[in-house]
Amino acid sequence: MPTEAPSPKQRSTAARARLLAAANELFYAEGIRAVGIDRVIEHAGVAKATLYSAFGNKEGLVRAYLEARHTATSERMQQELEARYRTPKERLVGVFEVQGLSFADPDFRGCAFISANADAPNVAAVEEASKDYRTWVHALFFDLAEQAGAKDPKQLAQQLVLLYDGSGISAWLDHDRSADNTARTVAAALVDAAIPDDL
Amino acid sequence: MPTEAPSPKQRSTAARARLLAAANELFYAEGIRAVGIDRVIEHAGVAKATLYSAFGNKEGLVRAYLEARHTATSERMQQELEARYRTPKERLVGVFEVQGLSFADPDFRGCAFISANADAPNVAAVEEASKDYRTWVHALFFDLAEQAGAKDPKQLAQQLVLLYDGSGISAWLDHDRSADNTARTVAAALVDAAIPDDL
DNA sequence: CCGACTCTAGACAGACCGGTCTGGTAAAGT
DNA sequence: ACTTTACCAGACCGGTCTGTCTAGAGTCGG
Repeated sequence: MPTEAPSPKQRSTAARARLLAAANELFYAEGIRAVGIDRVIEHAGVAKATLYSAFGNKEGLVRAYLEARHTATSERMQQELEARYRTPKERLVGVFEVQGLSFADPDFRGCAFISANADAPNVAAVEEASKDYRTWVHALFFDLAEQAGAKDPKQLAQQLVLLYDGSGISAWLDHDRSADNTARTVAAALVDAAIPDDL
Repeated sequence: MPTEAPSPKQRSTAARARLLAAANELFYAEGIRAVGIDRVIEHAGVAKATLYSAFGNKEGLVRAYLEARHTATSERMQQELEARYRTPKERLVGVFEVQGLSFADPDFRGCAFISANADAPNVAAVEEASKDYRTWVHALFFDLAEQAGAKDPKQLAQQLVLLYDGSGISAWLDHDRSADNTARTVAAALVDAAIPDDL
């Protein structure tokens, strides 16, 4: 029994969205290899053929899952940064506070792209989506560092990326809820040291 | 054709060692779930029954694989630190240089424990071995920080763990060979700031 | 009212998985 | 010389995986 009326003229969008939501929940919680197609379609309340007509094969679903996660993450980061902080310098440190929001989610299970690379290596969809995601992470810090007038924005960005990844690992594997705090403290010191405050 | 004479009175040690070596290569390179038992025994040149009599089941092999990796990593770290540096303060930063040695290995594929947690979650052997490994990582930094006379050794250790993990992630996912360098630079600054140099 | 379309439900095929079991070989211990 | 032990080779079992295919139900435009 599907939820509500399936609504007409939606073509594949409705089923596609539910499949994507199911894939997101299951893949993120249990891993890509560990979750079979049958689990996904059952959780989505959708027929198998619908999945294959919408995504081609499992790899297509994995690609869509990772791309959706990428856009959701980057959009949320951008919105939260704009809403919470004003200057690039503040936002550079604020990234870690926004990151910490996801740590508080009881369903947090670490970075989806790190996990995907570990449990489905040598899969084109994973490699490509991860490459895009990593590019975004670096650009996020680099652009802010540049806007903030850092002396060496590339170096500062690399340093902050280390903290960003490390914070996610500690929050995940060590169940350390204060990992974002630790990262933020160090980040603030690095930012202060790298940016000449002329105000 | 086995290598050399199988040698007598070795009981299960010879076959066990080859199984462990094969598991190490295959599991680390391709992931635990991705590698089947058949691949392992073929690579080790060993019969299936031998594997099951030596390790009980696949999970037993995984546990042994992770434990072996843990001891190899920690022993190498200890030896290199003792050989290269003298003071706890130097060793605190030197950890990142030793870590960088593994990044240079062409077979480097990131931290085995991070990968194992991603591709075989909810598996007791993985969870327990990872817990031990993470405890070791924290203790490594904490003990050195304490010996070096850090004002807040726990805090310093947590900060350095972030850099350690982050460095491994960047070296792996970004193929950034200078990740250890970046981490070392930041670590040196943190160590200098946290340890009152009274010499 | 009717074909075109989209969906569901589920059988099915082929591959691969972990794990067990049988049979044969060769050396060690007594 | 006989038994025991350790190992190899591989058939085999039940289960699960991805992906295809068939059959039917509901909905749309014309």
